[in-house]
Amino acid sequence: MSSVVLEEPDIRTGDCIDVLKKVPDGSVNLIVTSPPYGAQRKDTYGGIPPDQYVDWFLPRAVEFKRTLAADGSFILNIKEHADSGQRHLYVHKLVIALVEQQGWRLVDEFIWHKKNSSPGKWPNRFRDAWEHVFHFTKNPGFKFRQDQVKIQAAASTLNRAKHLGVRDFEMTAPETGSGLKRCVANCVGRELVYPSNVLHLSAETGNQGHSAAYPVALPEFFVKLMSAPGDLVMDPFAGSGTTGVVCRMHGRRFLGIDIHKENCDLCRKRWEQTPPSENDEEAAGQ
Amino acid sequence: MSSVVLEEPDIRTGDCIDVLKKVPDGSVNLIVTSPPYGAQRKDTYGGIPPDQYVDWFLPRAVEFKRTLAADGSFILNIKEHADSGQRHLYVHKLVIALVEQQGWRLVDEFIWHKKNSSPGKWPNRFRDAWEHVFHFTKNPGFKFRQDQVKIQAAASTLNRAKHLGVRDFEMTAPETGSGLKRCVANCVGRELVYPSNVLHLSAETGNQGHSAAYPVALPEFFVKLMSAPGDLVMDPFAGSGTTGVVCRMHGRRFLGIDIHKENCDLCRKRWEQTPPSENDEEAAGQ
DNA sequence: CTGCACTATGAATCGCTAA
DNA sequence: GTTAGCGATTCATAGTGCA
Repeated sequence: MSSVVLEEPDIRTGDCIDVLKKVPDGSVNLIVTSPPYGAQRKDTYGGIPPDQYVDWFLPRAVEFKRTLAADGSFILNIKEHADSGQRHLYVHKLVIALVEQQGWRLVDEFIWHKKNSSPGKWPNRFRDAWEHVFHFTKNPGFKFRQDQVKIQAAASTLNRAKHLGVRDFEMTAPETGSGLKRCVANCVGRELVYPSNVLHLSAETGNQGHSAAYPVALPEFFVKLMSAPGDLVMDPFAGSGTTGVVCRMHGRRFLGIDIHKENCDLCRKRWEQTPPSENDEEAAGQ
Repeated sequence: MSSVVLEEPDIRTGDCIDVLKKVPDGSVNLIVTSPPYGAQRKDTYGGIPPDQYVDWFLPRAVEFKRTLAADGSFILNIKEHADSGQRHLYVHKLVIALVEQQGWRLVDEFIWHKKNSSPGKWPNRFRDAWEHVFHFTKNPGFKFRQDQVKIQAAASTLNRAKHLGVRDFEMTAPETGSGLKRCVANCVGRELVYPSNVLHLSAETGNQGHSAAYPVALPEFFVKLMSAPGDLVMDPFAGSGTTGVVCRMHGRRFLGIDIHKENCDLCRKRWEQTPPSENDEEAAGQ
């Protein structure tokens, strides 16, 4: 029950390339972000044209790397869009540039499987139901607390838990909107297994006017996995502040940056509306 | 019930870059293949080093493009491996080169979610449970018969949804027949639904001694979707001949190429052991 | 037909040791 | 230092058979 004393969230308005200039080297423990995608969202972000995307992103990533702690991670959620029947290549090019030009280590690529992706039928493609989530680090060693993100096993595996009644499992069912189970204390000892690098999460609905749907469970997974209570988590494209919500839920400090004042206001509002973490859940996870 | 008269499979031993020289322009309707991955399989393929992978692949892709019909598709299943804590980049580089140097159109990227991925627990990553499946074409127009791959909600699926709790909606359930899986929740109340670009398949068991597990359901999906009965399907890295098996099952002609005579023998054997298509299933699919 | 028990197996990765 | 080779280790799931 060692409560972490939470400061107010640090929400700053501006382009992260400028704002981060004032952030000290190595002071950020984890970066989790979903940057503006290609040119689709012109109204919201100004629309970075696909052929300028890498050049736009790279100087910002320099600041990300500088401000990130030696054992920190950079989680990048992104998806190339289709245009004239083809997928753009800027995501592939960005990954290569981050590794080869900036020295990031590409540890792994997670797949976010969006279970309830928007319906629709096109003559030349199916519904797009996934997005990239790249895991970059600065060094071979980084925080990776696997026991914090165990999930419930599939039914076939649960045969081993036959002693337990079905109702027990229903009681530990995931919260609405979260495909990843909250590993609270009463789940421990049941059938919890390690996840793989494919994350099955529903895209969130009702995202408070922000244009990019970003379910709480996505940053939650990485915040729990790659940071500890009291750590500083940064989202340079904070949007509606979902990463910040997760930070408040789990006792992390939050630095959110967004170029639009309206988004920054929304970040603060959602932080206020989120109940802070009451106990040190990390101990229970062990 | 219009049976397609099937020729014997055309299995040729050699490097596809040489063998394809004798194949006429535009004579192949669909290419489905899983090339040798990075340097892992030295015994089987000679092990292409990651830093030479793109240069090794590109001249072969030239032949793929030349022999492919104008409305054909090229399906490429591949996965970069991890090495010293990092994922290699040759897959990203290959995709860019295929598009920008050779003029392929990258229509979409499917994700093959391997439900039974290889075991292991490491300090810095989770189990790898997915592979890329890239869809390339030569032109904007291509065969895309979506109704052939609609997914049925199995009766057992609906029953289970009734009997079990919320947790069951997190899982996927088997489709009757092809082995494609679907999220239960999306199936409730519907008989046939279109799939998304995330394919949930288990890796195959008992793959007859070949090193690469390539489940029948994977090429089957693309053969049904992107070719018609009587079409010629080509696999330039045929391996154990799983693509050929699918061709016999669905009344397609097959051109299989492999550098190892043992694999070619295996391809023929598996073709022989596969019951040919008896009826024109295409009509039923509508 | 359901439910349960048991078993087989999957394109792997890390880290150490030797050259 | 640097690389290459090899061994030890890892676990969720599907599938099958039987009560």
